[in-house]
Amino acid sequence: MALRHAVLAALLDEELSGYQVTKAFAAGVANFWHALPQQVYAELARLEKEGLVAGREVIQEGRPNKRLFRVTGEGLAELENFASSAAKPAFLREDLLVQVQAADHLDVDVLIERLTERYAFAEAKAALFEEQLRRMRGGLDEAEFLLRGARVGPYLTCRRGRDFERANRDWCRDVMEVLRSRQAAGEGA
Amino acid sequence: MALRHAVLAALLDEELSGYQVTKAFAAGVANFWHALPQQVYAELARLEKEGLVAGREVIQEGRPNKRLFRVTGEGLAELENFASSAAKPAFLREDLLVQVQAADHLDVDVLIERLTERYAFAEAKAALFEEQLRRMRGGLDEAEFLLRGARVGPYLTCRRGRDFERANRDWCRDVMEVLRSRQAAGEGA
DNA sequence: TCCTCATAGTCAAGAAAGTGACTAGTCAGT
DNA sequence: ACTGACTAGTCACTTTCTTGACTATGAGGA
Repeated sequence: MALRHAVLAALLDEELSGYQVTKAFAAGVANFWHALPQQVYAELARLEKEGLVAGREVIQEGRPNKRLFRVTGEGLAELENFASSAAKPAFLREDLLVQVQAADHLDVDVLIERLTERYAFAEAKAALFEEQLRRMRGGLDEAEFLLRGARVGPYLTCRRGRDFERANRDWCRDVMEVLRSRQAAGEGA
Repeated sequence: MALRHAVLAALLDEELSGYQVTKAFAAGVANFWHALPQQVYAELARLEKEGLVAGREVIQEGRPNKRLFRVTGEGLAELENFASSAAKPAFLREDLLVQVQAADHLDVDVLIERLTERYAFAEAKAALFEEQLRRMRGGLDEAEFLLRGARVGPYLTCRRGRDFERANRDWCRDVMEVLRSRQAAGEGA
């Protein structure tokens, strides 16, 4: 039941179309949650039916009409309720971790390929988040923004996303180094 | 289809009972994947049916009999195949991130409660991983172990788990500090 | 002119993950 | 004698997530 709250949280600061919400949750951009368009639209429909968000039709010219959603009072109450109950901590759940877990039984070169891919992905995503953070800060330096800027929530979650990808990148680097050193040591023996 | 590979990876180094595997995947201990006992037993049954693991009954006295599982040649081939195809990167998916995303619209004190809980959890889990790492290293120092120790795979994934929880802890600390500072600044105004 | 991309969605089906309850025996405390 | 924890597992059900395809329209480039 967290996607529903994630959608509510995404709509808090501005009225968005379903399409815009799907963009916010799209792979590669999601800073605090991830979901596919189908899930987002389904969740929006449920939320509207329950009165937690309200949608209004906007007729457009030159492109398809859209529906803009905003959070209702009930929606905000639901979020407050969600925040007041304990959050369940997430675990790391990466394919690559499974592959590295088996490292001692697998081909090192194959693993290094995987690690290189993940490294590049992490680097790119971290850069993307960094760019987003810069935009959110506007002119202010970080300390100033954190103290007085509007909307620190999204900023703080985005920072977590950036740091997560940086940690992934660094881990990939370290693992590759370890695997290469062992390979070299093994060949020497 | 990653749990199946996680189970295979867990069984690579030693023959384990289903129960032991469930322990390895239990909440709070999982270093590279997480799953509930029901999932693990179901997966083991499937893997055995497909010949990727082989189980043997062990009769015990004083406690229930158990079945020990080991990975077959086919199982290892399946893992190799898994490692040779691209791993899909995971996203952060934490309830607490959703709550912080909405921080600007929620009660700060309530959020700080959540962050304090998560902080403590992260700290405890990081310590647990640290302890596990110490045990895996045995007498060796880390550089030595990474170069020449047996089974670096599990060590490296455990390190990722530890660093992940440390990052969670640090993030919680930073977020709390930001929220408190803003609260103080707001009261002053 | 065709092709692709972006906007703005929807439907159906399946795989994966999570929840709750339940069996059954042993051992250590209170 | 009773309680709770540990070993060792199983059944049934639900929610959540993922995959793949499909409908439209308009703008820009090769």
